[in-house]
Order: sequence, then C-alpha cells, then structure tokens
Amino acid sequence: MHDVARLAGVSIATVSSVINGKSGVSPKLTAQVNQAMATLDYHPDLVARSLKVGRTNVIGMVVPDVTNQFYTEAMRGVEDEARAHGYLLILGNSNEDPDHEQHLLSMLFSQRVDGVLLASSGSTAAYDRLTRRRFPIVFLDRVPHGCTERAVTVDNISAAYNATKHLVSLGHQRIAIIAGKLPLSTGSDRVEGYRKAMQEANLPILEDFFQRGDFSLESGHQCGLNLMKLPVPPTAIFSSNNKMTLGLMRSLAELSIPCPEQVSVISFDDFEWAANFSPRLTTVAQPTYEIGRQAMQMLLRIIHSANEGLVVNENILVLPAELHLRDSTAPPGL
Amino acid sequence: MHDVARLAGVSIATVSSVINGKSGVSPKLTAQVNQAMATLDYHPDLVARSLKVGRTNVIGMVVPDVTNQFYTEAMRGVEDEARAHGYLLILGNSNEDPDHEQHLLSMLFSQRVDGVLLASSGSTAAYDRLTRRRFPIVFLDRVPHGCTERAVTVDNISAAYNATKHLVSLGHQRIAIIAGKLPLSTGSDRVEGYRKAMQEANLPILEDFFQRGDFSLESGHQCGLNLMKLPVPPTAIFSSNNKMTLGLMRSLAELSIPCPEQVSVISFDDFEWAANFSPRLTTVAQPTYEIGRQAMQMLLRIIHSANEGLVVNENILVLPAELHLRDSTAPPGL
DNA sequence: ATGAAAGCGCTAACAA
DNA sequence: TTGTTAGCGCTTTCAT
Repeated sequence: MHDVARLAGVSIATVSSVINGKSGVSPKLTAQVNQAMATLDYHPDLVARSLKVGRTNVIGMVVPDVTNQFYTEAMRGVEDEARAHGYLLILGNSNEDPDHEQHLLSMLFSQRVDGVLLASSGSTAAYDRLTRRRFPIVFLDRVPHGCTERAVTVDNISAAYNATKHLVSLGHQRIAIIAGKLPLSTGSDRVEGYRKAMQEANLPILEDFFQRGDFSLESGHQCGLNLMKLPVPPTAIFSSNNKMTLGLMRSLAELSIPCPEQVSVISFDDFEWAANFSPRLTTVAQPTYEIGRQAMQMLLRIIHSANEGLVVNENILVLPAELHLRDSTAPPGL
Repeated sequence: MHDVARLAGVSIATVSSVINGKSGVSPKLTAQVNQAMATLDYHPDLVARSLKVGRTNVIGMVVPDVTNQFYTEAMRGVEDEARAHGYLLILGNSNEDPDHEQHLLSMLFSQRVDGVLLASSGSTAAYDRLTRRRFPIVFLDRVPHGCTERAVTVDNISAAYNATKHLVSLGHQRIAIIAGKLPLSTGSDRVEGYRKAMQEANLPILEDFFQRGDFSLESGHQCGLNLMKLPVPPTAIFSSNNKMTLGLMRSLAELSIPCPEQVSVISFDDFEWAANFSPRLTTVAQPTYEIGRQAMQMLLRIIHSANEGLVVNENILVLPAELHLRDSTAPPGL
C-alpha cells in the first residue's frame, strides 16, 4: 500500500479512499492510484482490513456431506446470493461428525466470519451456544430440536406423508421405511409423515419394516439387504434420502430383485440422474437451490439488523416439496 | 484476550504462550489460563494472528463445478490432508466462468491464503500470474497449456485411448465422441486418445461424429440429440465426462434408444450410481479422492519449502485411471 | 517463568 | 481535497 502510494505520488490514506470507493478523491489521483495498483499487481490485505473494521465479509457454511448433491446445489444458491451482496463463502464439511462440526464452527468463529449457515450433524450444542451469543446463524435442511426460528427447510412431515400415501394408493400394504438419523429433524419428521400415512390407512408398522439408517449410502445398502432378505419382504420401500436410496438400489441389484416389479421404491431427494436411468425413480423433490438462496437472504437480514443493533425475529421458512412420479413405483407385484 | 489474562491473573503474553503451546509456562498458570478461556468461551482472533505472523493457515480451492461429484470427492481428499496438517480449506466455485475464476483467485489472494488448489476454467492468465509470482499453487485435473510442473492429473490420453480401443475391440466402427472444452487439457487430451485409437484401427473420424460439448449436462444432451438424429447414427459413443454422459443418457431416453442394444456408451468419470441403475455404465474411473490428497500434499511441500526460502521442483504427478467394464457397452447391434 | 511494548497493514477521525 | 495518526488483537523480542 505504501508502494502504491509512493508510485502514485499520494498518501496511503488516499489509496485507501480509492480502494473503498470513497467520494472526495479527484479523478486524476484516482486514475493514478488505480494505475499504480495495476502495475504493482497489488491486492488489498483483507485480513488487515478485517482486523480494523471488525467485519470480514465472509460467511461460513457447514454441511454434513459435501459429496451429496443436495448440499452442493443448496450451496450454489447460497453462493449466488452471497456474491450478489459482496460476501465470500467458506465451505466446511463435517462428514456427519458432530465433533468435527464443533471444530469447524469454532474455526469459523475464530476466523471471524460474519455469519454461519449450518446443516447440523446433530450437536444441539452448536444451537445453544450460538443462539445464546446471538451470533448470526441460519439453519438449513436440518432444524435443531427446540429451534423455532432462523431456519429454512421443507415440510418433511407432509412430504413423507404424501410419498407414503402414494404407495398406499397404489395398493401396497407391506410398506417399509429406511429412516435417517432419528435425532435430526429430517430423520424424525420423515418417519412421522410415514407413520401418519400408515395409520390413516390402518396399516401396521412392522418392526422389521422399520429400518434405521444414518443417511449414508452404506446404511441404505445394509437396510436394503435386511429388508429384502426377510421371510416376507415389503412390496414397497420409502427411503429417507438420496444416498440411502443409492445403497438400496445397490442391494436390489445384488439380490437381482426387479424394481418396480417386485418392490416399489420412492425416495426423498431428487437428483440429476433419477430420471435418466432405469428404473426412473419416483422421488420427493426439494427446492435445493432455493433453500440455499432463501437461507442466505435470511442470514443477510440478520447480519444487517445486528449491525444496526436490533434483533429481528426470523421465523422458520418452510418451502414446498414436490412428488415426482416416475417408474420405480407401481402396484404391488402379482 | 485481555479479559482472559485478567481473569487468570496473568499478562496477555502468557495467555498467548498458552494458546500457542509454547514451553515455559508453569502448569499452574496454564491451567488457570485454560480455565479462564473456557469460562469466557474465548476464541482466539485468527485474523489478528494472521496479520501478525503473515500466515493464515488457510488454503483455497477453486473448482469449476461444485455439483460435480468428481470435484467434491477430490475435495474430500484435499480436506483430509489439509486438516491433518492444521490447514483450513476455503472452497470457491467458478461455475466454468474464467472471469469469475479470476475474481475468486484475486479474492483468495487478498484473503492471504497460504496456497491455492486450482481446477481451472480456462484462463491461462491465472497460471502466468501466479507462477511468475511464485505463489504456492497446484493445478489439479486440468493442467494449463505450457505447464510442466505443480499439477496432479490422470493420463487422459491413455485413458481415452483405452476406452476407445475397448469400443473398437467390441467390433464398433461408427464411434462418436462427445468432446469437452478443447482449450482445457482434459478436453483435448481425451480427444487425442480417441483419435489415436481410431487411427490405429484405421477408422475414419467423421465430422458429424465429433461433437463438441463443454462438460455440462446440457451440452451432453444436445450432442446426444445431434448424434442420434443423424441419418446414419453412431453405434458407440465416448463421452468425455460424467455430466455430459448424464445429458447423453437423457437424450437416449427421450429418443427411446436402448443402450447398449442400439448404441454403446462409455463415459469418462465413475460415479456412485453408475453401477446400480440400468444400464450399468462402462466408465473410465479416476482416483478422485487420491487426486485431491496428492495435490494437497504437493501444495504442502511447496508451501513449506517456500517458507524456508527455497524453490522446490514438483513435477506433474500422473495417476492411473481404470476402465470399469459394465453393461452399457456391447458389440454393435444387429 | 513472566510481563512490557513494538508493530503486522489497514481504516477513519481529524487536521491542514 | 489530501495527509497524519491512533489503534484493531495478536505475537514476539527483550527485560525482568
């Protein structure tokens, strides 16, 4: 900065003014300064600036599985919105590990990010600490228990209810579920929707048909094997997320069980390939990009109002999910 | 920090020593300080520290498409390696836009990241500037033209050659290619491997069979339509990456063209679902996680040697790719 | 073994 | 309109 000032023949304060687009610098000097910055290939030191102004213009996002397209698409929404408002995005991957999630959050906190977007791996500790401190945070996808604000998600209960009902309406009676992590809202709510639809149809929920996974491909695979090796296997399966569906389909392939002829499959989460391979999957599609965009918008509102010293109340934003009917669901086999 | 010092009854220098694990602080004081930090929920200000020490312990990674699993899996490799060495990872998504890539790099530079991992969207400007400055950078996947070091990738030419040869050995003669962005090494090298195999088999490369995509799903879809609507369509197609393959499969589905009965498909990049849906895709599998891990290791070596003031020579690391034979390739239809 | 003080690169309040 | 200067929170010599 010194060098730039010297080369442009001005003081460093003038350079600073030019960088920050402050009014009150003559066009001539502005040009000189810009010229000098270009020739020196000068990049302002944002860490020094951040130290001074107390803001970093960086927001952090922590997701449980970066290889899951659901989160990367949400991230694109976050990113577009963040960029439009001059924020940089830092992404952290907790790998579904609450301890690592804590570590990442602590790291982001130390990095003095201006706000955090969190799809939690489970620790409600994060929720308690951050909200107590009134730190700008928005939860997405997974809403911590007891959290009644600052979150964006879909109506998981209704969505799972509708999915299960679709299975019922096709005539299925032996309907199994591959559940996700039950301590998470996305895990338990989807189970609840399933239960509701089953009860409404007066269908029993057999213990064997309630398979507990953890949202990972491997767990979906294992649950699929458990289910289809049963003496009386289900004729339809509701899978609680995309990764587990992948595992489920793998198990069906291994056991040479045709879908939907022998077993129908409906999956939470839609994905690029669901419609182009066989069987074309019936899915519950979430508005992934929009979830990210809305979450970032909410976070921006919180940050801005915090800057003004006031506390806004942002309720949970619930976006609609859509049922995409395709070929993996059909009336029970004969 | 002041508060912590006061609460622990020591000076801030002592607090600093404890935080950084410096020897020479009595166990008693250490305990007092740790206690104070815990009760105050104190998080060291990394931006102040960075300003002081001139390092951030942050490394930046820029990829052209975060929704592409190839990059997220590579990112997991990078992340594991980075974490193991005390580095935090910042991820940027250039969306295949060279201008935005420039912007992100400039941003990372201003954030004073200690190093950068780049899968470039095309601008060789980045290569020129960063290497001239001797800034620690490692390219992955896509190697800029003229770059002969500091990169990790697979042998794209051989891999594409082997893939095409597999098609030839099945008896195909009308073999088309959906190429990626030709200015990128991954685009041109895969074409070169294809050419080589075709020439070796004395097969002509028809102009219509050379479809130029841009690595996006949409381009793959369009190229697929172009190809299969030809008066004399190909009997086999080599697709240069996973996203374009998705688009290609969509076009086949739309045109109700069975694969592999009417057309064989072989795809660069393997993915979770390639083996579990029908048709099970024959692919060229890259060691994605390992690419990320090795790239990060190389970057660490460069950073560390730069810290010691020396310039180390890191050649391009070429990892092997594997052909996964599955059901989407078969002898030409009858 | 512990503390006092200088300074990292920048911004902002104030002076000229 | 432009320049001078204090200080953001930390680390690190150098005294003690």
